[in-house]
Amino acid sequence: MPPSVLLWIRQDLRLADNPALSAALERGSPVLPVFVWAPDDEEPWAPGAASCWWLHQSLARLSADLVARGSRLIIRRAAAPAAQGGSGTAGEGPALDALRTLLRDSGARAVYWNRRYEPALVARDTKIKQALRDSGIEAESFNAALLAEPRDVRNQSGRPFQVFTPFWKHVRATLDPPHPTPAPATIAAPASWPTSLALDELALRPTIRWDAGLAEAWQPGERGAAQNLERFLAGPVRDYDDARNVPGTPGTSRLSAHLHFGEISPRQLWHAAPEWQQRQFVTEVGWREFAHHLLFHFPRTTDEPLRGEFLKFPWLGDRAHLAAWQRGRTGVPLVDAGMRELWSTGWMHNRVRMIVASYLVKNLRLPWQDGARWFWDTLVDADLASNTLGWQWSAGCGADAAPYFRVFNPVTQGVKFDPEGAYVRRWVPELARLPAPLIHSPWEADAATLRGAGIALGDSYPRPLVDLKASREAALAAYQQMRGGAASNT
DNA sequence: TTTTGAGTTGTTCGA
DNA sequence: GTCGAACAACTCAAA
Repeated sequence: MPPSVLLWIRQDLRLADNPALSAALERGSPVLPVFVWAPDDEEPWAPGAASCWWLHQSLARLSADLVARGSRLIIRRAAAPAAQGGSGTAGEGPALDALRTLLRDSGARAVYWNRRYEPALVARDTKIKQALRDSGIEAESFNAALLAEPRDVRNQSGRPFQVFTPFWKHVRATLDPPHPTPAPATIAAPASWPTSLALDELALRPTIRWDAGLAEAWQPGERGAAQNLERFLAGPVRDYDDARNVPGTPGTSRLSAHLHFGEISPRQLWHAAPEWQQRQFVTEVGWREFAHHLLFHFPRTTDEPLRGEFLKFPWLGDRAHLAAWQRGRTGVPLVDAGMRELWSTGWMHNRVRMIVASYLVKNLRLPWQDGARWFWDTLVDADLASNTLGWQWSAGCGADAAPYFRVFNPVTQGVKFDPEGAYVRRWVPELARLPAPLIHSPWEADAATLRGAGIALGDSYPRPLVDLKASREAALAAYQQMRGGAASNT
């Protein structure tokens, strides 16, 4: 039997349209699928608690899908990084060490994987590929996650795009994504299997069982992804342009986490629906591409504003305000509803994400990095590229950013997109008996109305942390101050 | 080469 | 009540 090829599975948890798997099968060698848990390699952006929950579920599904095809999923854990200044032989890095051990144990002579684009992993994987090749191992990487490779997309002056519309126009014009391949019926197994950890040994699930809401809301894995796409194409996609803006209704695709973990690919989406149906939806896929493009070309933007003048922005630092925002206790119903939906389900409707982000960075004037970090820990679809783009956009310091004067008014937005208050009633039940439209601004209700709805402001539901009008004006003034400071420097 | 127009997601104010 | 203007600064691509 010829030597096996290691299929290094990372964030490509699917069997259909998987280029590394297809290439391994075409070789005609046995395939040895392996997942190496190496969160330290992703610091300071190692997967958060909600992501780990999803990963556990998805790995379990993938493992079962592999077994059904005569294969298996081998699970390994990379050793923690060596203590600083420690003695002994310096490893080449925990992930590479784990791969080398497997190569030795299995006699495999090749490693195939699908690429990731986070800065820390690009650096790591480049080193691993070189090191493997230097020792005579065939090492090949493939594109499974994006329609276009970030390194290939440049404007006419050879620089990366910083505006979405020209970026997407360029990508679309040069795009001809191959049709996705179906999942293979069988996967050739090696003569013997190396040892594997049990999935539970990775300890990805929470020790305190806060994950009931997640389990109720989601079905991680390739099949769950396909079912969500099917549901979306059967209805919501038809009215996507308008319905996607209404929180609390299933008008969006809910595919973000499936995409993040590679349970479904943008190529599959591209080819899934007739052109006339999918125009706006595919533009959203384009934003995902743009986010990866920006992260690849501007790797520091996970922590620093793309537009340097924002380093001078006068943020405030009220930790009590941050905590109230995180827990959905700001006193602004739509904001609190969104933050509670996030805490409960690991997901938040996209329009509400914009609203809670605007509230944090403009009304509370807390640094966008604080919001990005909270989303990172709590979202099941936490994606470094999309999260970074979204927060920088909201703060006005990123590419194609919202103009500084664009401050969402959560009351106006609520009246517009949640006119009956259904979304707020669902996630902030203590307000459920307030009539619309007062449900979006309970502080404007008179005493009798509040009493009738069983609400004691400041007790059963908080008074607003800040005055919306005054904090908006203070934010605009802060931007003026930042601009003024910039001008005086030149 | 230089100029010009356009660019995801909003709010407020005054006519 | 409706409507248009104002609210920056900068990138990119087409003319």
